[in-house]
Amino acid sequence: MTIERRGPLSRSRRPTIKDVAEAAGVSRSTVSRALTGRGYAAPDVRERVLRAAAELGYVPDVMARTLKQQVSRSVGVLVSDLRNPFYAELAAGASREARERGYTMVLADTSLSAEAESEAAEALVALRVAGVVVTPNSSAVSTYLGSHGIPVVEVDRQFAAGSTDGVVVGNRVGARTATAHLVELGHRRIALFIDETDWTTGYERYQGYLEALSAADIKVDPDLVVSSGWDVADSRRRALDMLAGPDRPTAVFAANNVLAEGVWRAIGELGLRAPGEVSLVAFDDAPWMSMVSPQVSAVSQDTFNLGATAVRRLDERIEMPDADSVTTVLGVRLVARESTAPPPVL
Amino acid sequence: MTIERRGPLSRSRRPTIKDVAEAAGVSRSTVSRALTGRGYAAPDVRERVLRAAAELGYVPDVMARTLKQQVSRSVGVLVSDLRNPFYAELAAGASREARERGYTMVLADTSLSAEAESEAAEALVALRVAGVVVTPNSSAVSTYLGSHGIPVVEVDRQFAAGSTDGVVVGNRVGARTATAHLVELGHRRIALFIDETDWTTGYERYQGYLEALSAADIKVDPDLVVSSGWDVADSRRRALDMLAGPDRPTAVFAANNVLAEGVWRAIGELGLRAPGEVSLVAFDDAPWMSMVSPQVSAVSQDTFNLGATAVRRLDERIEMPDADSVTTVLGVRLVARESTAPPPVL
DNA sequence: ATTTCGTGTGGGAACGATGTCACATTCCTT
DNA sequence: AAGGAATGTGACATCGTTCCCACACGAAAT
Repeated sequence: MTIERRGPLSRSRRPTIKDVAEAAGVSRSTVSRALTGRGYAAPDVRERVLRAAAELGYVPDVMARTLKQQVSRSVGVLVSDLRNPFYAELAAGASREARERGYTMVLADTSLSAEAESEAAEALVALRVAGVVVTPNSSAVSTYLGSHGIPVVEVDRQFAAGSTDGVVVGNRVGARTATAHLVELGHRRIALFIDETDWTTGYERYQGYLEALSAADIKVDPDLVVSSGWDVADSRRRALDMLAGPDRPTAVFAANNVLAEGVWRAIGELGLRAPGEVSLVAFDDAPWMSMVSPQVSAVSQDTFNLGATAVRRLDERIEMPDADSVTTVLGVRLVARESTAPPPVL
Repeated sequence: MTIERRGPLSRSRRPTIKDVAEAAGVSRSTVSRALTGRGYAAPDVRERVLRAAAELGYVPDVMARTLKQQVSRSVGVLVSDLRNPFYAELAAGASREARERGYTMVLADTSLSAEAESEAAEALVALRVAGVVVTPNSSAVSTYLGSHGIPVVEVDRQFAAGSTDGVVVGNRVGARTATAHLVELGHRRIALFIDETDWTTGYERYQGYLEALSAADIKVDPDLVVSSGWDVADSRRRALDMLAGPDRPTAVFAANNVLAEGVWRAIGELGLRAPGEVSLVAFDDAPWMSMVSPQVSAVSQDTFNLGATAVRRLDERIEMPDADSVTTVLGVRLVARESTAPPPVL
C-alpha cells in the first residue's frame, strides 16, 4: 500500500484551477466561467476547459469557494440519538433530500446531551453551513444559530415556534386519537407513559391524552401519568411497578417508541396477557411493533418524510431568508393492531 | 421572526479575527497565537484576547483555516442505508468517536447505489476531508479517494484489503459457529440465505457455512443456498418458496438482519412452528430479534464499536500516513436464544 | 472613417486565517 | 553600562476560488 501513497498522483499536489487554465490555454477566470456556467464562455473554449479538467481529475475546492462566497452548500443535521430508529430514519430522509438538492450533510449525534448539542452547533457555525436542521433539546441551539444568522428548522420538537421554521407531526391529534381508541374499546383507567409534559412534543401529546379523557368524562388519575426518563430500562421499571400493583390500569398509552418498549417488556415479564389483561398503544411506530406478538397498535408517523420535509423547508428558507416563518404539521394515522382490545370484564 | 433576522447581530457581518484584534488592542497574529496556543503569548495578553473573542462571539472560520492549512478536521462517513439499524448504529459509533477526537462528521447515505456512492465521494474530495470511513459497495470508492491522497478505512466490508485499512468482524468464524450450532443440534438440511457469495463479507460468511458443513461431513445442497436481494420483500418471497416446498430444510442460517427478517416473516406466514419445525439463526443481532417470540438466535457483532473503531483507525492513519495498512478484526459471539432447537423427528 | 455596441476574455482584488520573517522591546548577565 | 538572549509584535504572502472591471475585437450604425 505504501507504493500507492508514494505514487505520482498522490504525492503531487491536487490540481488547481490554475493548472486547468494552463492546460486549456486560457485564464483562470475563463475556467471558472466555463465550469460554473455563470458568465460568457465560447463553446469551443468551454469544451477545451471541460476536457482539461476531466483529464487532470480537477475537483473544485469547496473551502476556497465557500471562503469567497461566504456561504457553503452544506447543511447541518443535529439529531438526538442515531440508535433510536426514529432518529435514524429521520436522518435518512434528511440525507436523501439534502443530496437531491445538492447539499452535503454534516451530521452530529447529540446523544441527548445539551453540551454536545452546543458543541456541535459551534462546529456548524465554524463550518459556515447554509442552514441547520435540529431535533432540539432546548431552545438554546436555535437561539445561538439564529444569532449567527444561520437559518434553522426545528423538527419533531419545536422550542422556538414563531421565530424559526418547524416541521412536526400532529402530536395532539395523534395522542387524542390513540387515547380515544382505548376509550372506545371501553377502557376507563388508561395510563400515560411520557418523557415530559411541559414542552412541545411532550406537552402536545399530554394535551391530546387529556382531551380524549375529558371528552369521555373520565377524570384524570395523576397516578396513571408517568413521566419516565428517556430510556427503556427506566420505563420498564416504572411499568413493572405500576402493572404489578393492585389496581393497575387496563390500558397504557406510551408516548414514544422507547417508552413503549419498556412497557412492552414489563408486560411480558409480568406474564400479563395482552390485550386480554392490558392493552397497549404507542406513539411512533417502530419496526419491532409489527413483528412482536401481539403486534402493537401505534400512531404511525412518516419519519423519513419528516426529515426530508425539514430539509426542503430549510432550503426554501435559505432561498428566501426574509419570508415569515412556517410550521409544517404532518399527518399521523393510528394503526390498530393486536395489542388493543376491550378491557377485561371484572 | 423578521425582527430578529434584521437585528444588529445578524445583519452585521460575522466577527473576524481582525475585529477581535482591534477589540483586544493587539495584532491579528497575536490573536491567532493566543487562541490556537501555538507560539508566544503573554498571559495577560492571552486573557484579554480570549475575553474579546468571547464578547464578540467570535468563531474561527474553518473554511479559511482549512484553505490555509490544506487539510480539514472533518471526516467523511459513507454508509449504505441508515434505515437499517446496523448502519445506524455504526454511524452512531463513528459519530461519537469523531466528536471525541475533534472531528466533524460529514455523513452520506449511499442508498446502496454505486452512483450515489461516487457522487458522495467526489463531494468529500471537494470538502478536503481528512479521511473517509466507508462501508463500500465496490472497490471504486477506495481507489478514487486513494488516488486523491485521502486516507480511507473500509468498515464491515473490505474490497481493497492490503491497500487500505479495514475494520471487519470475524465473519467466517461467526458463520461457522452459527452453522455448527445448528449441526450440533442435529440439523443436516441447513439453508443459507445470503446477499452474495463472491466478495468480502458475503464470501467469508459463505465459507464459514461451508466449513461447518464440511467438518460435519454434510454435502452442500446448492438448492439450499439462496442468494437474495438486499431487501426484506425479496428474502421473504424466496423463503416462502423454499419453506413451503416438500423437502424443506430443518434450519435456516440468514446471513444478515434484513434477510433474517424476511425468513422470519415467511415462517410466521406459513404457520410453521419455530423452532419445532424450523430453526433460525441470524448473522447480526438486530433489536427485534430479542423481542419477538421465539427470540431469534443470532451472531452478535458490536456494531457501535465497529464504527468507533473505524474512526479511531482513520485518525491513526491520518497521523501516520505512511505506516503499513492494517485490518482490524473484531470478535463476534453467538447468542443462542429460542429459535434454534433440534430438528423434528421424522 | 469614426463611433457604438455586444461578446468574450484576462487581470487583479477580495475572502479569512495562518505562519514566516524581520524587527522591537524587555530582561538578564557580565 | 553594554552586550546578548529571550520574548513579543506587525507587515506580508499564501491558499483556490469568484467577482468586478477593463479591455480587445469585430460588426454594425452613423
